[in-house]
Amino acid sequence: MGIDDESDDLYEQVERATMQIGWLSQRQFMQLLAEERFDLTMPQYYTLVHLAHSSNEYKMSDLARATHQSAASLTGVIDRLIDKQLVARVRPQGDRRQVMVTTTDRGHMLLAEIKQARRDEMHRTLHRLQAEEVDELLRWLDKLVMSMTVAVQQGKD
Amino acid sequence: MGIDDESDDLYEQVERATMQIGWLSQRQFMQLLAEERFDLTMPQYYTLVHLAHSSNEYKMSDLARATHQSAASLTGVIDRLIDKQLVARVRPQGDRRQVMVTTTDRGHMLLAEIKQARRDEMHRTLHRLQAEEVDELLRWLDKLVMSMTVAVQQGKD
DNA sequence: TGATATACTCAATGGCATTAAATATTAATG
DNA sequence: CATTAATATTTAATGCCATTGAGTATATCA
Repeated sequence: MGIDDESDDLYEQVERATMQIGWLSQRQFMQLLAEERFDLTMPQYYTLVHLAHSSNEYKMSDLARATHQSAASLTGVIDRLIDKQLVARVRPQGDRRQVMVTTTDRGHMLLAEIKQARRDEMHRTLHRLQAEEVDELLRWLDKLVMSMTVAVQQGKD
Repeated sequence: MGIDDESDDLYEQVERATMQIGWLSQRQFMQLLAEERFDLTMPQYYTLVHLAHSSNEYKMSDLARATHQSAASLTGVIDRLIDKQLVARVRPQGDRRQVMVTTTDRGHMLLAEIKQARRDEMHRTLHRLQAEEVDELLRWLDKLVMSMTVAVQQGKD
């Protein structure tokens, strides 16, 4: 399956870099989210963001798929977000097996605060790069994200 | 603290991309590590890699710092790695408060297998990109990793 | 109606995070 | 030298979340 040694080495380096980005960004962001004014975990935040970015309601199963969590895990995450009054559960009149979830105003407001804090942090992180460099970096990251999204989906067979 | 709206937007996009990379790569890699032949968690793997890459022994406190874990967490991680006979604890004759850890042969062998599996996976992930593109991607990722490493360290004040 | 599929929750177990307290060893002070 | 303080690590308690399998409710199909 390997192409050649030189190329293998390249892929291995990409692998190591993505893992470090994953690890470091998780740690860095967890530090921020754990602050008293936010008090969120990564899964809670990631779930909340997905929910808020979809204009309206979200089915539990769809949300689980979108955030790459199991439905069972998601139930607990949503429970805790409801305790914090950041989201709300709704029973639709159609298929009554389903459970829909929406973001509350409080949820939207908290997300806005986090976004600002995170933006400031990212400024500090990248302050050595020129704006054009950041732009270029972003293009490559998007490429990687797209490739990874496809791969993760395929890996679920 | 924001420079201007356009630039803010750019940073926000980088932030979102890095988070997705972090999230997706964690999920993707966790799937792999959870396979029966490997049976590791992310912290266990990350710890084992750091240990193996340092030629010899590692002090608990240094290892905790290098892997961005608390010393208390690391104790548990190391316990489980020892159960699996992938690392070993050593008491040095010098300062007897310290505990040193080393990778066993089994640990090195398992890492090699994981590396190969991960490399194959990364090939599948990036198979749509040209080798030159991968090379360019890597350069940008490294830039990001370096910036993030500095930021995480500074954030610990 | 009865069997099956679905959407979700619950319960049990394990790993890891944080915090505070406990233990052991070494270093520093009078 | 005895005390006290500092250092290195572990332990204990609590909470979150992952996985698995079972349980509940509703919908669908034969």
